[in-house]
Amino acid sequence: MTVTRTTSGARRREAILEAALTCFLERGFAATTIADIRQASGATTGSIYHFFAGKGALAEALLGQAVAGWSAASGASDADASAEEAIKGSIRGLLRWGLANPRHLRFMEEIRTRTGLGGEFAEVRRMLDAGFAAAADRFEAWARAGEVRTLPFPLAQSLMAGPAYNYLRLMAAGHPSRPEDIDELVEAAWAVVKP
Amino acid sequence: MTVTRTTSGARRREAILEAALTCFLERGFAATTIADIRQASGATTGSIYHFFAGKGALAEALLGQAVAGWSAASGASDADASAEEAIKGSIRGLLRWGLANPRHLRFMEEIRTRTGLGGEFAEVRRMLDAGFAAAADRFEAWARAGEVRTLPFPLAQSLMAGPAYNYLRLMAAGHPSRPEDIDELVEAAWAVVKP
Amino acid sequence: MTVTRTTSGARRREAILEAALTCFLERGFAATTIADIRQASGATTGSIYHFFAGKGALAEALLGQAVAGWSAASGASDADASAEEAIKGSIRGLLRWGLANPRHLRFMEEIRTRTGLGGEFAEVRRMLDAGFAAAADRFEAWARAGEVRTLPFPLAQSLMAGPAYNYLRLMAAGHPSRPEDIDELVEAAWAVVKP
Amino acid sequence: MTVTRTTSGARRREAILEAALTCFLERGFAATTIADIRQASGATTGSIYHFFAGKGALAEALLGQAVAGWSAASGASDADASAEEAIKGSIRGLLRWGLANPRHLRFMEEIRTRTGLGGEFAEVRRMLDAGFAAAADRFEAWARAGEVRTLPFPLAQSLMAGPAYNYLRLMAAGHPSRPEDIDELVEAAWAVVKP
DNA sequence: GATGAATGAGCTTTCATTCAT
DNA sequence: AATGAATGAAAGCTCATTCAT
Repeated sequence: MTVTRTTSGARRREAILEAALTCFLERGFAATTIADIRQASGATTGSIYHFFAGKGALAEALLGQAVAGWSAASGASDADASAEEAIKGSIRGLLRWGLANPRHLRFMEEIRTRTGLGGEFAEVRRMLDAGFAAAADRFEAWARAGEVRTLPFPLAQSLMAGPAYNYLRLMAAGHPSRPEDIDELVEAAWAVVKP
Repeated sequence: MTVTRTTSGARRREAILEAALTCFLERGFAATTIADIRQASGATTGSIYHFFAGKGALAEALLGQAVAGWSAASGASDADASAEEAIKGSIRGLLRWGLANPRHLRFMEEIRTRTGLGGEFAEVRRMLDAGFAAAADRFEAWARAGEVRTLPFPLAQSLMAGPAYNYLRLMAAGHPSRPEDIDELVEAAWAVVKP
Repeated sequence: MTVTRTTSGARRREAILEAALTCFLERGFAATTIADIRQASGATTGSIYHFFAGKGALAEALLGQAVAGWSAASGASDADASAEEAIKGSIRGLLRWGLANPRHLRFMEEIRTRTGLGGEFAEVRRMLDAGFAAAADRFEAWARAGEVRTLPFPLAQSLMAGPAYNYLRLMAAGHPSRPEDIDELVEAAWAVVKP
Repeated sequence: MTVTRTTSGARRREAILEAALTCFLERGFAATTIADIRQASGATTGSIYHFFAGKGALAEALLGQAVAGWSAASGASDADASAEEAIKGSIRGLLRWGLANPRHLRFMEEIRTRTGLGGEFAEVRRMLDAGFAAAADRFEAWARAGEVRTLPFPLAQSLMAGPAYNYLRLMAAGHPSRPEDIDELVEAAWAVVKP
């Protein structure tokens, strides 16, 4: 019984993570079995468990990448940026990252919806909720300063980011994307809340 | 062995369906066990199987209700309605139905995203895809007639319905809703595609 | 696929417990597999788990029976009994119970030795330790009253009960027992500590 | 890749053996994993397998030490010694060795009880059984010669050695030992079988 | 209608062992 | 001598489903 070792440890780890993401998206997290990941990655069962503590740990590793990328892309803007700059930048960042990482995004959304506040991925849920709350605070400050329309944040967030999320879902499902679409979505996001 | 009969058959059936929906939303379809539904509904295992052929049949019953309501609400409009009337009516219908049935909506969205074209709920997927295609045809006809801006339908659909879907997700997660929000979303949906 | 139901629920439960005890004694608790118990009991895997939460729960059920019998047999005596009556009664009780339930006794001893204070069966360990401590208190009171020799309790307990435990181990291993042996062991237990 | 060599091969071997014994006593042989031994010893998996063929070989090495010490201590006496000298010597030897090597003793007892005649350590079991049989023969010869009471050997052995084994178990569990205890146990062992 | 004991395939996970480095 | 990634058989356990009562 010869051991074939065609990949280094790090590559093997990446291959497992990639395969896990593919399976999670195809079948959903709960419906994915370790055997699925084994087949998709080419690794053996033991090898998967050598690198990851279990199915949950695989999801967490993927979520770590996803949440980091998503937060950086959608949340980052200078503290002294105008409302227009900040909003446009955030939607553009979200779309760019989402189009570049459609699978991570979709996985993050699956986990987000499935995660009660006390479940397995409560940590992720808490991070995302904190991001939402921070965005709400910022928006309300802009509203008081007259930089944006006065709207309840859930409505405002829906108007601004809803199209982008919907668009990214469609792209991830295989619909064709055009570069100009991004500009359209960014402009629409600002148009809908500008005073 | 005394048989306690506190509820009629039909009520028991409804209670099971209700409990199943709650569980599916909390844990996801795949992660929900019959035991979960048993506990949540108060019915016994045998009782559940008396009314439904299995876990899949429970989901199908819920989806039947959901798809019917959603289709009726978001698709219905007179064949000779103007683009503006049709679009506003469809978004308003979607929001009304979605606010009245937030849990069915969320469940339908879960199944939609999780369902590859060859899976267990392929039928549902096919129906929803057909609805999307029909809407795309209608939109393109309007665009040719100059009633709406010329936009690729995925983008247009995102701009029109994305906010509504996002808003419904937030409401289902517990954020507070205001009646005026509906008008705001309806107007925004038309504003973004009017010529 | 016909379901054969030759035994009532309670009988099936007992059969599983019996089979588990046999396996635990033959192979040791840790080395016994559910498959072993399945084969020995004739029950299916699912049936075992229908009645018991797991391998640990099987052990606990057996230990419950064992500890109860052993405590009752070796600890019971009137509060106003003399030292001689109490000691002889306790050794006789231990031997009678142990000869009638040699397998429960051996299993209890296995778990006792394997159980650190923080492990899976810590509860059992605590109960047995409490019994030992109570016996020590009683013995010291007798010693102060001049009813028994003044000896450190570990030594006294070894002198009194050591032969009985050793004897029970040999009997459980298949050596032949004689009724008179009990009297011999009881007399010896008293002789070795009487003033 | 630097190789740290803080211990010589022999020392490393001893450390592994020590760690294995600790683990075997804490968790039992079957429940101890190589990973446990790896952590407890500080050696790597590969290192353990460099010195020992496997888990069974570790147990055999420990048993070899134990059986040798125990046999020498409890069995040795001149062929022409009197019954009193032989019995007292054997109990004293057992206690001395057992107090000096409490962990080896306990491990030997575990393996002894756990070992069916056809299992992994059948060899050990056979050696110990042979020792028991030889002692029985010797005792019966003394009985015929009137040097000891006429008792079935299982009873006699229990009366003589039971207290010592019980005492050693208590000492191994942490109870305090006194030098005089040995004399007490030795005298009691003889008193109970002397004619 | 209603019950819950029984089933067994299939799941996640563990772990003794091997071997290229 | 030493390392630790890799293996895969086998373990404990779950759960959709059936069916005698």
